[in-house]
Amino acid sequence: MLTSSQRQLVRVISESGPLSRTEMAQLLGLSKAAMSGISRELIDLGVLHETETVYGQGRPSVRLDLHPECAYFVGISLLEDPAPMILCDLNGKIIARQAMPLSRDPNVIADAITQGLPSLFGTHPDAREKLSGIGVALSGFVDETQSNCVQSTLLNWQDVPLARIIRERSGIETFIENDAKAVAVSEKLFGSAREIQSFSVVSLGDGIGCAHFIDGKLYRGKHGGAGEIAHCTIEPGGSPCRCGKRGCLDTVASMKAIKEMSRAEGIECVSLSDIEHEASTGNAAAIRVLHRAGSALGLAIANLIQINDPGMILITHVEGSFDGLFGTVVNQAVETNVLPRYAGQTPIRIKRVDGDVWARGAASIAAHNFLLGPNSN
Amino acid sequence: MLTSSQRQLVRVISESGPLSRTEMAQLLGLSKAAMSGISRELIDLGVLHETETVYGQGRPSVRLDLHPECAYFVGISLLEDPAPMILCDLNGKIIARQAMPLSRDPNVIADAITQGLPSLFGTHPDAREKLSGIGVALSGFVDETQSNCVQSTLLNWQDVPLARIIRERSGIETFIENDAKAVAVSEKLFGSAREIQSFSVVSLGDGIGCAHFIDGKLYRGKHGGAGEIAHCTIEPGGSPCRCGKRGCLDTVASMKAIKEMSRAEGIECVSLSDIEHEASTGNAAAIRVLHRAGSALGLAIANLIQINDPGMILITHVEGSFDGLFGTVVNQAVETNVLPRYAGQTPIRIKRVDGDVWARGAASIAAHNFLLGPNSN
DNA sequence: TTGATTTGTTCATTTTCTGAACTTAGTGTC
DNA sequence: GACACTAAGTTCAGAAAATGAACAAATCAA
Repeated sequence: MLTSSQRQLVRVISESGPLSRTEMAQLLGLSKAAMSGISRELIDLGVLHETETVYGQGRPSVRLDLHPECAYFVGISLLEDPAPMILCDLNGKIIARQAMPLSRDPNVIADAITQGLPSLFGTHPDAREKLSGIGVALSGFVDETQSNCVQSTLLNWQDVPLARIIRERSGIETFIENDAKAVAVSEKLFGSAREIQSFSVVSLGDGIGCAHFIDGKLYRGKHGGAGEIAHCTIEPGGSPCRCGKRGCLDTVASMKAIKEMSRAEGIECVSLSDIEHEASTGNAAAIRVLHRAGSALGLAIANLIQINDPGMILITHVEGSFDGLFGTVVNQAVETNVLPRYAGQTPIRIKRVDGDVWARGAASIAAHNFLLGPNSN
Repeated sequence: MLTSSQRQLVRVISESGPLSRTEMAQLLGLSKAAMSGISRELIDLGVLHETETVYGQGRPSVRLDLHPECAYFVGISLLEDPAPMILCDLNGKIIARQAMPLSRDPNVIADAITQGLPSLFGTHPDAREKLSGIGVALSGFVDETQSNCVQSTLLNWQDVPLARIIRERSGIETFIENDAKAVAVSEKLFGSAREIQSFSVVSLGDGIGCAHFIDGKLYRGKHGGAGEIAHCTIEPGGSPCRCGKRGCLDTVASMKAIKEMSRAEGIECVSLSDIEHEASTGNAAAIRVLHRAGSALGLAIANLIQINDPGMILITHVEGSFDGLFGTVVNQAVETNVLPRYAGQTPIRIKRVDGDVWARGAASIAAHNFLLGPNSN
């Protein structure tokens, strides 16, 4: 375990990239003397290492960076079947990948993970020794200890202490997290939100997920429900949603909803690209569907911006591209529904992610706990 | 200035009320020995004092509480003309009250404040010596140093360093804050949100204001715009708003909008009560107006709950009551637009406030800086 | 080569917190 | 009413963490 000051140092490097000891001292408000000691400890622990030397006037400064191979993490996504299981380093680089059968029985999951570990480490014996934690991403509500799944509709769970079970079986520190929140953490740790203190991630897939970082910390909300944007009412009195109410964003803008609406309109489609293609050839129904979905998502994001004024919105999507009609409509809808003074002030980044998002997100939860400690201290 | 540990201690007492040294030690994770020292320092400084003795098994514990008369604060609201100016203690109790002419010239404001101070202290010479800060609440955007007004439409300001100007004229530590954010701070410090870490305040008046506390800290947003719920689009394509877009919450649910809509419907009204009265006698137009306004506000609050999952929503209102149709519709709209799983999970408190809200909010900004330091460390 | 400049280290000192023993002020029991 | 028992709060020596100032190191500029 790292001390509180070691953690602070690790945090600034994780946010800002390689820094010299003097720069870190200024950023943390500590003396150069303190910095000297703390960084030596971390170098001895193998967490930091010296990288490039920067020449200027006076003695050149030596930048310190996290040592990517100082710790390894396993990430598992319970959102797909078979469940992906990856091994990655402190940079989020995936070293090995395999899959395990998905189950709804936490004991079976714990066993599958434990049994899967040896082959995952197959060609990386050193990673085995430096394994510092397992992270699991799932669809549902997770408590603030990142140990218990309070409720998951998909897995049909209610108060399942999954992390504890896996920890007991495998003997390895384990944390679980909600899928969208895990993606937000991985973007903060490994991705494009490193230096941003407050941002929201909107993840577009079969469903719509969302999570917020606020002042450098993942914000869970009182009941772990911060970011449940999918069930914001966007079309009052609209189509019924599986949640029980009507007009939720999820019923109009999720990939599942877009495809269903398209099929209802008689459009043959398997993916978003199909519908985009139809729209580009002038199919009025396809255009209508994409307009409806895009406006809804754009309005929801605009509301999010108005309410939270984040430093960035990161939209991650698995399917298709954002260059088509859908993306254009989303952007337009955001602009027209945001206070004109703010229009264009909030960067909206689009990121196409691969099938590893959830597993990488899961691994980032373990990495986050290793680097910054539990409860994001 | 207090040390960091003294601040931590002051914070838990401010949040939890009187505590014994042992309780504080547990809450802060410090040793009893450390607690003993820190609390003695604060008692010597006059910030804390011993209150009641609690008998149980063993030696009775002595609860420590903030000493209300250890510091005094001046709060000024620039939202009304004449501008109220109050003097209050650490409990938010108003000791003296007066008014000063409102101006758009920051220098004139600073002079008016400086000249107004002596008479404000008239009968309270001791408060004069213990004056620890001035707070100013205004409508507009304030930067995170609580010194500069980045922009205010009402005052027609752009980058006005009001706090610095007042500080120079008066020689007293001064901070400024956005009106809604000031109210949120006063509720956290003096009001009904003391022990709640994450909550949002929705202040209903001529306009609609909103501010969030997240994990115990005021959240300003990247551009200071967190909480600009008034310009969330609630009725897409609805009436034009003075902000330039259409269908903003402000165009339907602010007191100003409600009254305007009512008058357009031919209802004679000066206050919300008049319209409520009309509605209660069966006036269909009045019912329609209140329904429209209430549904809009309820939907906006439901979106806020979905997005942020706060531990409480506090609705403050100056006019009328929430017992009538308007309040009922708001509550209904919140319930029907929130994920059914969450319905009723987020307490919604209604608080009728008097004309001192803004000035008291302003004073709380000064008190917050005295107790917890700048940047809410 | 010399001086200027800035990074990073060393070390004695100060500050802050801890652990353990101790004092204090009650309750409960016989 | 004496005595044990309990828990709060204090004291104090010592550990831990950070500081300030002096210094060593590494480069550039002249």
